[in-house]
Amino acid sequence: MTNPSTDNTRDRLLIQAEQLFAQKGFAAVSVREITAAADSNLAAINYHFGNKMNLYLSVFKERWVPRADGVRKFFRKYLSEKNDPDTADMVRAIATAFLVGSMTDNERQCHINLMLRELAHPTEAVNIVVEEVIRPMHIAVRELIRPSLPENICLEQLTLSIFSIISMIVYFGFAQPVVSRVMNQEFDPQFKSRVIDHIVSFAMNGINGIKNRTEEETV
Amino acid sequence: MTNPSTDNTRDRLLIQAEQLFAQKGFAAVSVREITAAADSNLAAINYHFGNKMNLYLSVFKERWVPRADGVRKFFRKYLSEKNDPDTADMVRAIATAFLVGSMTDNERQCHINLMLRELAHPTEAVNIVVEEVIRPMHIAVRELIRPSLPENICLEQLTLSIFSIISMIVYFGFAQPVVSRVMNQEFDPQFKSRVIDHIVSFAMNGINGIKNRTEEETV
DNA sequence: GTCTATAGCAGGATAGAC
DNA sequence: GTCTATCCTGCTATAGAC
Repeated sequence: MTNPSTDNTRDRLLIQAEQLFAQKGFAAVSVREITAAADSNLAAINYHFGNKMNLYLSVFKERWVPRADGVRKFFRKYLSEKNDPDTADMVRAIATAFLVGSMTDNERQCHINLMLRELAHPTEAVNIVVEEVIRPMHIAVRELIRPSLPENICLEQLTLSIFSIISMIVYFGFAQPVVSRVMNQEFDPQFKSRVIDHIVSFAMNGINGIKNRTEEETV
Repeated sequence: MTNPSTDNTRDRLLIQAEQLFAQKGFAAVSVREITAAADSNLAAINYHFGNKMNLYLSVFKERWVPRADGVRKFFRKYLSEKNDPDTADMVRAIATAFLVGSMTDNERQCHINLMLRELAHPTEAVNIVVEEVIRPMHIAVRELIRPSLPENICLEQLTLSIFSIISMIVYFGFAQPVVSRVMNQEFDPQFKSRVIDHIVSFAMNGINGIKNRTEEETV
């Protein structure tokens, strides 16, 4: 809910707008609902952001991108604490950064929902999502993993593997209610930790499969 | 219930409603937009479905579930054409059924969007999605794969693996525009076929990883 | 079953006082 | 910067003619 220490109306609007847009989508949320949640006046959105759409874009620029940066920082810090990290360390670093570190469960839900909504029905914000976060992250992960693989590794296979790893991480972040429901298993920290172990193991075997196939093919 | 085959308007409404709800979400679509797209009268939705929400639910009952059934049929047919199918055949069958067979690209986009929207912000329809499709599919896949694994396989590991496989398939179905954009690679049939090969290979190595770990642990 | 007309209301946006 | 009052558009839903 509203943080009392956030006496800045503009910030409160951004925080509540992000939450509501993520939950319900742009069209389903009214400016009345946002301003009420932010404990501010009906006219505040138009004063601070011009209109509703610009508030939506500001949510991506000022909240979504910084949070993605937070994930990247956690990832780098996690890796920097390892001596000579191998590929498994890297996969664990990504999964942990996204599923445990740097975000509360609510923030993660929020973050993923906003992204998926934007991919399902792109607005202007999709360019921010893809160009400022998804693409740089992909390139960074690829270049981190590549040195540990054979030099003549098929780049397409590697990139598809990274997409696969990301798909697992995003899915287990997004579909927690479904996973819980189907497995009849609460998503508590212990289970989450087993899920991360699973992702790392599954992904490592997948990547090693590429490595092995490439070696076979090039012999 | 009225006989759908004699009632064109009702079917046209369902078809157009599904398309628009999938693209934009429930709130962002007006009944005016749907009735215009279905080339019918503004009052038609209320006549045939009572109200807008009931049209939305009918989309899931009469279009979404049947299409999921179509995927399952394709999957079974694909498998029945193999003699003594192994786990890789099953993974390929699922991926192919979902990413190639039984749906056009547009229908797949539609199908996934509706599901993800419902998971992101559940309405009454989420029960249809989970109980009539996701859970039965999980159980079916699990029981198909299990016989080919060691008897004392950790059931949690197997279920998580199935979620991982599904996450890849859904992701490559949903995020085609992003994958194309990041890889600078059109999603043509050749590439799609390589993606399926990748999913099968990645998943098989992942599953074999479980198998091996279980064997080690039980020795 | 289909259509027109309209009731009744909620939405975004703005003007202008403070 | 904040607030009230208000405009006007667009929405869902319905009544009633055909």
